[in-house]
Amino acid sequence: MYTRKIADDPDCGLYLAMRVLGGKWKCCILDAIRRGMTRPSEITRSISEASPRVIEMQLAELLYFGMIEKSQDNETEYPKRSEYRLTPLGESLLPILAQIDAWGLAHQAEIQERLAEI
Amino acid sequence: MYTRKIADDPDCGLYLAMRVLGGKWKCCILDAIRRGMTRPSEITRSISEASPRVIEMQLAELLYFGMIEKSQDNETEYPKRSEYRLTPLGESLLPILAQIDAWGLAHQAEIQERLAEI
DNA sequence: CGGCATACCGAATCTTTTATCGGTTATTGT
DNA sequence: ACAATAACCGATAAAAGATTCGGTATGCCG
Repeated sequence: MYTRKIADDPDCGLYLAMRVLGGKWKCCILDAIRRGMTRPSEITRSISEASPRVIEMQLAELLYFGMIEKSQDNETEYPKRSEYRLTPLGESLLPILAQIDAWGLAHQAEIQERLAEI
Repeated sequence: MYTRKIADDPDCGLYLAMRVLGGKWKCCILDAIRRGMTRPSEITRSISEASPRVIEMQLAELLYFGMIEKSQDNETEYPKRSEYRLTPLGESLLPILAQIDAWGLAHQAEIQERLAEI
């Protein structure tokens, strides 16, 4: 987990939400879990563009913020078979994620056109 | 405008939307414009925690992605009195932004508690 | 036994983003 | 005339974030 050196605390819901969701793959991870991928290896494979280490780190952050929960934390049992699931807090975000996703897809062409020129 | 060295193009609406919206203050800027602040100086003052330079840069990016439009681009006229307004594309995001904002505020206490411990 | 898989963590390195500072241009106020 | 304001831009410093690589622990399969 990264730690920031610069403080910031605006009472802006957008800002707060972005602090929780703002990571290269956090939304995609939540979406993968929603689609039924509970195990880390599954999630990692489903987002093959991302480096596995980032998935690990972002899973840890989502866990820290209470968006997901981890079962099978039994350290002595092998093979480790962790499973991540959405908490009520995480679930409460699903309708919004669905809308963001729909918006992104609806404007995919325009966005990618712009991204291509950067 | 920064240019990335690492390519990425997943057909994931969430990812695309985050590329457009993912910036420390982009959502807040859109919200400020929605609330009626059209001039750069107003926007900057309304988000006093942010550095003015970042607001400028993120305004430029929102403009680039067609989320906002700029009037008074007359370079020879002084004092410059630019005004930024939401485009239809930007407006189409407002309902979603409102929901994200509401979510962030609804969970403000939990989120800030976590942020404080980082 | 050797190699593979799972689930992690730590650290070095590199990229991306944000912050800081100074400069430009021209009008308005004192 | 001088300071202030507005709306920028460019360069550089600093911070945040992502990637890469290697290591841990253990069980399974041939």
